[in-house]
Amino acid sequence: MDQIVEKNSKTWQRRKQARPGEILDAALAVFADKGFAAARMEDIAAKAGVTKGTIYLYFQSKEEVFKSLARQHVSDSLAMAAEEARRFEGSTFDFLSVFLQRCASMILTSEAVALPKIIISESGNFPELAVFWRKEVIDKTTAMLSGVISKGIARGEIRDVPPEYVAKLCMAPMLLGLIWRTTFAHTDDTPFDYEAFMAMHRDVLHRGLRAEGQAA
Amino acid sequence: MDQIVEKNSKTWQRRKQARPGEILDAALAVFADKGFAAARMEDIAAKAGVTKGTIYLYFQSKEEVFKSLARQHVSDSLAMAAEEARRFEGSTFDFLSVFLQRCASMILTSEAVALPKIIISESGNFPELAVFWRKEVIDKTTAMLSGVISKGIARGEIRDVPPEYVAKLCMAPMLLGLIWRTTFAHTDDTPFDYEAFMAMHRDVLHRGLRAEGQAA
Amino acid sequence: MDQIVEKNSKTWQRRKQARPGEILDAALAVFADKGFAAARMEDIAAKAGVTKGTIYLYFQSKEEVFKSLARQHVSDSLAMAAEEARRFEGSTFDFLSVFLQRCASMILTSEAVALPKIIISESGNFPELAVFWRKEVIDKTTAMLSGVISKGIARGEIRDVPPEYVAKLCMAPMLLGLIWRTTFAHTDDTPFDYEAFMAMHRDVLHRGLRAEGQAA
Amino acid sequence: MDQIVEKNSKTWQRRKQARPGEILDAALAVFADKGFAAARMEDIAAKAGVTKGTIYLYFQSKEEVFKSLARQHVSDSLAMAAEEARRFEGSTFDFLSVFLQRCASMILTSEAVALPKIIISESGNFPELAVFWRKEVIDKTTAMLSGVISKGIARGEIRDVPPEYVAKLCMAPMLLGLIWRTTFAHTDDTPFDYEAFMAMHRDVLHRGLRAEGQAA
DNA sequence: AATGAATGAGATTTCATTCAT
DNA sequence: GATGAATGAAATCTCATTCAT
Repeated sequence: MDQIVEKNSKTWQRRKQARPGEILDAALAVFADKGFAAARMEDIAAKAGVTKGTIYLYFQSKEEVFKSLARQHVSDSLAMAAEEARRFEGSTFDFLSVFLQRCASMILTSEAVALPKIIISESGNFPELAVFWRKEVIDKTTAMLSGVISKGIARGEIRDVPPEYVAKLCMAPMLLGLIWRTTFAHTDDTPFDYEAFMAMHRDVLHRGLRAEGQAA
Repeated sequence: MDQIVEKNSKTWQRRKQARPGEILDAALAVFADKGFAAARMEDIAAKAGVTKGTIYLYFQSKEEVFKSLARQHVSDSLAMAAEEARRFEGSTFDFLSVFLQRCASMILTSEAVALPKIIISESGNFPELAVFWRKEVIDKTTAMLSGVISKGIARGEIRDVPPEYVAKLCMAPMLLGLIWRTTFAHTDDTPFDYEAFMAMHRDVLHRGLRAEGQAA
Repeated sequence: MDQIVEKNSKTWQRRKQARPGEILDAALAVFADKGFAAARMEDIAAKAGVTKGTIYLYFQSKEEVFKSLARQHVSDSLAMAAEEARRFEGSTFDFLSVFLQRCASMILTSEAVALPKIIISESGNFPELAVFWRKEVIDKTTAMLSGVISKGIARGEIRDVPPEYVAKLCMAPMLLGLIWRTTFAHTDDTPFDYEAFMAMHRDVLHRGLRAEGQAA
Repeated sequence: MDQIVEKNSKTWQRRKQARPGEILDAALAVFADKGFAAARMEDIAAKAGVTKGTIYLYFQSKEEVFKSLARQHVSDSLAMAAEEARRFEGSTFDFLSVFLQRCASMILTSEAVALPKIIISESGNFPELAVFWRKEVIDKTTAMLSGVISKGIARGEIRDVPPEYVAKLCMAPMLLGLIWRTTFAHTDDTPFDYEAFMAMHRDVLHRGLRAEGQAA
């Protein structure tokens, strides 16, 4: 076309770029609440402050919304994991302690806990997504932790244990916290002191893994 | 479970009384595969070898099928937990070891792992079910384990720790195993050696909890 | 399953077998009236005396209904063409006369005229169907007529003409009649005397094709 | 056609006045391809190099686009028919020959063949359009041809036949050509020699209609 | 004059549930 | 007791149309 009108006024531009994010935020909340199948596009739209049709301007289908959501948070998770790994200085237990505390705080505060929960819930209907998540999140996190543990063994800080399984042991209480918060927390009157729980976890891990002759 | 009116022929009778169970078995399989919302009554019926209409002779609705399923397996779980508790003899760690091994073997072999997985998946749509499960399964199991741990502390086998949280720490790797088997296992080429994992768990737990001066 | 109940009572059986036909009849009428895209499943259902859902018990989609319709009438058409060919006795012009009269009467009376009209209308959206129709109906009919004409030439009844094109010339007024009846007839007050039109067609064809020296 | 308000720049002005035409051209192409109902405004806009909104500056609705299209081409057709009629000199068969050749070439080369095809396709949804087309195009063309034929009969060139039906016989192969090109041509490997077909048509018509004692 | 984001009515399709047989 | 054809509410998705910019 001949002449380019000063198109996309600022307000629109901002809106257009913000929309997909707004929709994904809304979708996260609704999927977290209902699961994939029971989530209605109308609900997501309403929560995002738009109408059904608008979602289809940005995403091809409900399934695509879900996958975008997963992909977005995976990249976040990966960034986090990578950053943690880079931070490694001081003793192995110090690192583990800091790492676990970070994980815990994310699990306890971020809206994004809903995502792994959804992946777990919907693995039957989206097997590719479960694969994707395992490879991109679980395997990489496990590899990172294994590396840290191996280094700790080499340094004589940690006794001789299989790093793979220990990595998973480190993560297990995180998973429990995640499931608890997303599944049972709001049905429970007696509050769960996640901090104390995680502290206990670190304590048991420390005593359970340290090499003989290492001080507490 | 629903009472079936008496009939004359033996074979018939056996069949009729078996029906609800067959349907529940089928439902477990389908729910495990698809989750609640995505499971179709037609699939359940087909797997049970009946037609859709028949299901409604025994259950009022899809939701009711689900609840019956949960109730049935809960009673099993409770029975198991209670029995375990009664068996308590020997050292605390011996008990924990045996208990965890039992749990593990159930998680690894029983079809019923699907149940907690579904509870997790569908908690958003069936909050009452999550409440029911927490009260009837989780709280009771936790209470039982807490009791065992408290006794261990009193006996001087276990150092002074908060029994509640330690109970949850004991269960966390079970949860991880459960999630793994129901969510990621079939997407993974490299097999997960659950036995080794659980052994490692018991080992770390032992060293991490034993009172000072106790032998390994 | 153990015992086969005297299932499918007569009434149901008859219904079940009649349904697809009833639905296709209704679909023919609605598609003829609105074309494919504008035809609503609800309309088809209503005309067939069932509800939307029922159609999906017998056909996977709207498109599938359409294709079934086409397939059904193609086999009818083929049967007719084949039968006509078998009937060939007497002079070539006698055969043509009878054949064209049959075609004409079908075009003028049968509900099935709607089908070629729909194929024409929807060729853009269903190219495979246009191909199918051309190969199965048009090509075969043309081949049959070409054969007849060739034989007529060999016998010295028809002058030397390209049989392919003459076959199409024979059919052209049929097409015009078909289009007229399905498209313009109900908008017209002055009635179109199809019989006279077709008679004129046969007359012109006879004089236009007969070999020199042949009597009228 | 809609009047456009004056503007200053020459280029702009040319553009603005060209717009409706460009849109109609695009619409013709899209309607030809998909039919009316399945044609999307977005497609028309894209083909015209504008956006959906722009179309609504010139036309009130999709239906209005369609009607404008029909009106535009009808006036062309009528003009052509009228001009042909005026040209009448020489023998009746010469006129028919020239007229049919003109028709044929339009059917074979012009984009506008799509128009009657669409009228046929959408007659169910737009009965007024079918009426309009019949009155403005078909009836007038038929009347013109009838006149020519009557004159031919009066002159002793054509034997005594009903002019109305013969006029339609003249047009029938045109219709067949039109349908062929718009519906089956692109599905066919073996090309259709329209020229030879039309020549055959003229030949048969000549022999079939000429008065006794007239030379070929 | 033109844009294009947003709308929302309406279409197709699915499936839990009913009920005549 | 069992069937399975039929239902119809509710979901997803499409697209003609509007309107702020």
